[in-house]
Amino acid sequence: MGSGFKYYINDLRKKHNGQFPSREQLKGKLKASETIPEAKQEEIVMHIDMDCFFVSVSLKKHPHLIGQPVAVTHSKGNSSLKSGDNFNSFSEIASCSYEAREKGLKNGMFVGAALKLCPELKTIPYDFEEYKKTAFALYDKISQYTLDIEAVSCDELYADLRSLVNECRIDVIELITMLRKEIFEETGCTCSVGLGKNRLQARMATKQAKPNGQFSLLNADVEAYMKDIPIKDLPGVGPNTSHHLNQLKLETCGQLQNLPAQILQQTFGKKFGDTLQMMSRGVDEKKLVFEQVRKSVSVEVNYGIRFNEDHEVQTFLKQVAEELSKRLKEIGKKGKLLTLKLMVRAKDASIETAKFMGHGMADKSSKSIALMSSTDDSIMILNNVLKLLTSFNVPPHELRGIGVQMSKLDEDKKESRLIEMFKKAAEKPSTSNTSRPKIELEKFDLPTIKPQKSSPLKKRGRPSKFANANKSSTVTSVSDMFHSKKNTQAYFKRTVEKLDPEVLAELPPELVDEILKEYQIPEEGGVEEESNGSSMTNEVPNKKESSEDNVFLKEGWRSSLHFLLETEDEASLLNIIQDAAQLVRLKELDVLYIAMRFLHRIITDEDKERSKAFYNKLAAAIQIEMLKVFSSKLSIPKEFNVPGELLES
DNA sequence: ATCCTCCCCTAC
DNA sequence: TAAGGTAGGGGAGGAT
Repeated sequence: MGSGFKYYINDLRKKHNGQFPSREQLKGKLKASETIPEAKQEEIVMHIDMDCFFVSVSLKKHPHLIGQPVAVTHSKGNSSLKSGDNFNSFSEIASCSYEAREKGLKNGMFVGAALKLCPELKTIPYDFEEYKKTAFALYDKISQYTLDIEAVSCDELYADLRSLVNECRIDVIELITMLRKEIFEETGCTCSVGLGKNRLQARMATKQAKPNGQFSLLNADVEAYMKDIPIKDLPGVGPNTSHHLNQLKLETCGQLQNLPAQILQQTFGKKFGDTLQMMSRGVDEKKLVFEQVRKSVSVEVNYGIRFNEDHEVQTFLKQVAEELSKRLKEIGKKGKLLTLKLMVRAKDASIETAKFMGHGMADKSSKSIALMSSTDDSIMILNNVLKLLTSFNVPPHELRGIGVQMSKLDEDKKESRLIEMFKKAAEKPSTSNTSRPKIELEKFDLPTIKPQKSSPLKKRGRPSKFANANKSSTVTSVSDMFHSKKNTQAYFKRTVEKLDPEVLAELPPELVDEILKEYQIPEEGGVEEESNGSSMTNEVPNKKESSEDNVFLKEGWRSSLHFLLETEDEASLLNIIQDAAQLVRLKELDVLYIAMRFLHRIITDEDKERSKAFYNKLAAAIQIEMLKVFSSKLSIPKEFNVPGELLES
């Protein structure tokens, strides 16, 4: 939801016509600025933070609880709706009222612990719909006056008031007083507002203002103000940094202000060391970001992960891959770097976790793989995730958390790595099949997956260091987290079914099926006959796959191809397609590239519908083979698309 | 010298 | 029962 508002602001800015009608009303309503006779060039940063947002929103529906210690949590223990208390609850407090904070309660605390501090605490449930409505009311209100907004989350934002204040010539304190009043009227919730010359100052001012107040550091001696601020109150300083600072006997910003830079750099690194010192002086060079660019998308589940068998993990990953694919498509992005993150039960952690179904003590690790071209395709994601999973060699029952992340999103429309390779290969003068340089593709080979028979995870992996671990620890599966009851094999068929039309020639699904039948591609795409386990390597294809007769690999292949095309004989055309598919299996992608470029040229020169149809069919067959071999499709440059009907027969 | 991968830290 | 997920910044050390 938080990131949603960043893109909401992007949208508003894009659609905006440059006019803010609401600004007109301000000019008469607020007293003119006394301190700003001329336009100021410095940033005027405002930071708005709603006061204990979740609680405030819920209190609108539970007004009788106003003024009492209240917390929003999953737990129903001591609920205002249901009687009965639970001092052992491990449910976490998402947000608590200021009355509760006075008793020492904090966000993130367990309900059990909170009840010991404050037995009269009332808990209320989440209300996500209402959070959303309220947050939109907040953003829409601010947007009336300015779109120089950096959204932080659903209840927090920065805005640069420079243009607003300069245009209207209004007093900025009057302005924020009015804004707070209007926000309360629109949302029914109070907020706190801070002002400063940069985002850090604005943020520190808000801290001072809370709750339901406002504070400005615009005209303050900021360095002096910062002197007494505890370093741990600086944004970006968490538990770990605080611990290191304690060991250095450093507590307040004043102590940092004139410290030799090396001391902080030694402990925290050059960049963060410098940042700490600058912050201690109230300096923050980072400008507000009004146009956000998403850098990654991920799906992580670190709760309720309990598996016994490999196929359960695979099924789960399939659902995670589909969810990730869905999210990528929602934002219209594709990604090229796929990361699998695992949480594995720590060696000495008990099987039963303290928190029900929690991950307990766990080791985190991650591995990533660079895809050949950016994708949002769930099958491609799944195949590569399974490949990564295999390389971890973790037995299913030790898993406690699973996450899949896609990054390197749609990098400024650069051509895919594969196309780059193609072009490179095509530039090489020699095309003879003996001296041609090989493209390195070893790391992209797709594991053969046979869920029906035995687990690829077990079969392909080296002996696991967990081999002797207890196998009877499973409590339950979480597959219904994503509400799917499909069996494990489903996705193998979809490798074929899902071969999407967009890739090349807008292929209708029936045609894909037709191609499959016609060219004897097995229904379970990607599942090869595995004679003795050796097919997982990049071995040279067997006798049946002999490349001796491959038309593309012979001297004079250009004229041969031309001849075969001229005949328009079904068998000849079929032969071309089969040989092209073989090139994919042989990983002779550079040859394939040159050949396709050649075919494309002569076919567009000829301008025959039948030839175009053939070209499209050939391209489709190549993509199917690509999916099987590399679990990745070729991105074909636009200029290689051939418009036209598909071959009927 | 720069990029890449894996990881940690932090905000919310 | 009780229930964190999502994203960005940056460092260490190896790879290019």
